[in-house]
Formats: sequence, C-alpha cells, structure tokens
Amino acid sequence: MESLLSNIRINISECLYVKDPESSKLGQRILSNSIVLIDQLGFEEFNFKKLGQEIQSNESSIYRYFENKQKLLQYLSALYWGILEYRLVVETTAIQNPEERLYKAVEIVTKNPESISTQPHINLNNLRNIIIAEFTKSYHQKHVDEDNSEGNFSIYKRLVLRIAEMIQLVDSGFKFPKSLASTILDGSLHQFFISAHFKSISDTASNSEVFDFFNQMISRLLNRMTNGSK
Amino acid sequence: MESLLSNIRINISECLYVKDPESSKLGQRILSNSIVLIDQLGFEEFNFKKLGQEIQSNESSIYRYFENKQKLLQYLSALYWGILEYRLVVETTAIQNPEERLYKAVEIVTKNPESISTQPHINLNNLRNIIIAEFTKSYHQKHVDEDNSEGNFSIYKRLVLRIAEMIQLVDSGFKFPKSLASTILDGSLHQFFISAHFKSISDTASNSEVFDFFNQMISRLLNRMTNGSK
DNA sequence: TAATAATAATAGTAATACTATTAAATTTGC
DNA sequence: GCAAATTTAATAGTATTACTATTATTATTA
Repeated sequence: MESLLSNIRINISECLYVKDPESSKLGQRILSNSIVLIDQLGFEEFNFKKLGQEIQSNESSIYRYFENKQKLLQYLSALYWGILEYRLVVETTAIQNPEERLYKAVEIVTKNPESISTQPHINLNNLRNIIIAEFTKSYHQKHVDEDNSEGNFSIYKRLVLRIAEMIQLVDSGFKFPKSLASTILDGSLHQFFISAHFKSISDTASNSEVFDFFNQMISRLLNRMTNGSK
Repeated sequence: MESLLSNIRINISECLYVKDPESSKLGQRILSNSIVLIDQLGFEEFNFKKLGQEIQSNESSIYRYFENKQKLLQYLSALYWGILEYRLVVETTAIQNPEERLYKAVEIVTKNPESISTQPHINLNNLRNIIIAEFTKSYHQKHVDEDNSEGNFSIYKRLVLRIAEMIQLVDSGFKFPKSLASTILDGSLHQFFISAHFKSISDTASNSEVFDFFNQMISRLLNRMTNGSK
C-alpha cells in the first residue's frame, strides 16, 4: 500500500534545470549529493567538478542537468520552499480559526522541518542548513530580475503570499501583511544564522525560541478578531 | 572654521585592510571608485583588475591595500554601519524620553542616510545600494567565525546592541531585544531589496513606508513605560 | 642628495566555470 | 534480439579570475 505522501512531487519551474533531475538515477544522485556537499563546503567552495568526483560521475554530465551552480542553488531553494508550502497547506487548511491557523503556519516555517518521506534521497537537515547559509545568494545577484521573470522564485513568493493572506484573515486592518510575512520567513533564517555565528547579538539560542519570538511578534502586532487559543 | 563633523573618522578594524586606505590619495581613490563600481557591476562581476583600470592604476597596487575583494566588502560595510552608528549616537543621546529615542533610532536606520560631510569621497547613495544588495555576502561564507573573531563585524554588532539597549529602556520586560534590533536592521535591508525586485510580495513601495512598518512593529510589540509622543 | 618607501608594469600560476568532441554504455522501439 | 536513439563518460581545451613575485619607476623624507 502506498501512502498518499509518497506520490507527491514538488513542481519546480522548468527554467531551473536543463534536464529534470528527478527523471533519472544520475539526476537524483546529483540532487542528494549536491545537498550534502554544498552544506559541507559552502556554496563558494562547491563546484561541479567536486560534485562529479563525489557521485563517481563526470563534471560534464552534471551540466546536462543544470546550467550552472547558481541555477542548482535556485532549484534546491525552490525544492525547500515547496516542501514547506506543502506542509503549510496540508497542516493548516483544516484549521478553522484564523489565529490558530496563523500560529500553526509560523510554527511550520520557523521550526525544524520534519522529513516528509516523499523524497527519500533529499536530506532535509542538510537542505535546511543550505537555505539558512546560502538562500540569500540565490537572489542577491545582478540577474535577479531576469531570473524572477522566469519564475525561479515563484514558490517562495507564493509561500509569502499564503502567509500574508492568513495574516489578513486575522487582522484585515493590518497595513503590512506581505512585509510581515516576508519578515517572518527571512527573519527566521537570519535568526538561525545569528544564533549560530553572532551569539552576542542573539536572544534565541534554540529553535523554539525563534518560534517564540515570531509568534509573539504576530500576536502583539495584529488586532485579533476573536480571543483565540494560545 | 572647521565644522565638528569634518574631523570625525570611522575607526575600522585593522584586520580589514593591509594598508589603511584613508592614509593616501590612492587609497581614497580605491574606496570611492570601488563603491561606485561595485554598485554598478554587482559584487560578483567586480574585481580588482576592473577597479585598477577605473582608477588608472594597477591591480597589484590595490592588493597593497586590501587582501581581497571580500575584505574590501567587509571594510565598506563597516564604514556604512560606522556612519549609521555615528548618526545614531549624535542624534539620539540628547533625547531623554526612551520611546522618542527609539523612534528616532528606527528612523535613522530605516530611512535614507543623509550624507554627512566627513568623507566627501564616499558616495553614501552608492554605498547604501551596496549594503542592500551585498552586505549579506560579507558574512554568509565559510570563514564567518574566523572573520568574526578578528572583529570584522564589530561595528555592525555594536549598532545592534545599541538599539537593543534602547528597546530594553522602553520595555525592560521584553524578552527579545537583540533579536528585534537585528530584525529591524536586517529586515529593513530586506524590505528595500524586495520592494525593488519582488514587488508582488511587498507592501512598502517607498522608503518611508519601510519606516512605518518597523515603527509600528516596535510600538505594538513593546509595552511602553509611559504614553510617549508620536 | 641619498635612502626609503610607495606605486606601476609585467609576467606568471593555479583554479574555476565552463564548452566541444568523441567514445562508450544504456535504453527503447519494433 | 537488434538497430537506432539517447544518455553518460572521458578527454581536452579556453577564457577568466584571483591572486603572487619581481623589478623598475617615481615620490617622499631625513
């Protein structure tokens, strides 16, 4: 019996790859090993030659899947946000109370993602590390606008909009739902980075404290419609 | 008559340069032109060869001032945060009311910096663009911890702590003053980037709206001691 | 004016981020 | 089960980058 989850696939913009890496064994090895290797080496030190050695394959073969390592990073980012979006939808749509729903959403995006078994070759822990350390580099570059118009960041933006919508359902008068949503997403990554590397300016030693911070932020920032739970 | 301001110099960690660029004409040309050139080309496309051509000098001469372009970016970042810190101190210390003081602080860090005349060879507009687009790259790399222990980010961190202190003076019971301070600094840069490139997820079209967002954030997040101004 | 320091010019190196070509292996259609 | 088509591997090569080293030239200062 197959579980529902194992049939799910994150739909990623075709602009992000030359050949769909999920369509072959080699492609899947490229994905799973690049995630480990980028986490290990950092994005700057990572390259396709090293990845080729790692998967006992050739540099040039990897270029048949990804145009360059920048696109690979954008692909991996889309994958991560896609997994988060999936969890967000599955775990929040049944919740009727807008506040409770938003609470759950903030929990999902700020706490550690539990592995979903859809893609067993994807190590979510490594992937999350990559997002914290490298996601910013996927769009902080001169070609952002071009990449953006190709849809390379659409999953991320859709996730922001979903959360913004939830915010507005809690407080329709709040003037900055999108700004707040993107502040939560980006800000939580930033807090994780800071608590790992700049401890002197961090209040959030643990994962759950990052959640506490942003949860407190939304609950104090928004005028609730009801006196909801938590 | 010399103004007070023109005697001020931002004190930048010696680890960030080989030879102090403020100590010679060539060094100053390196600074002023690198700021323009990095803004123009983006950090990835920028290199010392191109900068050398720009200032009618030689690549190898630039290496006598900066170890590499990464360090130059960290230097420029320190310079920017130093200028902001200077303004923050000058413009807030006289303010007695903690809320008013914090309000002013948020204004300074989220609104456009007016040029201070201390360093006429520094184009603050270009520098600010660089910070918005590239600051994240100055610390998102494998050597963060090493660079951090050398003090390369100390001005930035000190600025966060100053704001955190102001937050605590407004609400001593608030649990996350440092997280909030760094969220304001990092978050405002993020909002500027987003409103320039990802308009669909932005509520803040103008500079002043970014200020409004973060100002509302602190005023709703903190339990005020008094019913202060604004 | 001699000594010292700063700068410019030139050359060179190892690594990177690719591209092109061809050969070998694998898959697929009939 | 074989031919055709596709995919992958191996090799080689290129332009650029991020430097380093060396020496010559110029400017500064004692």
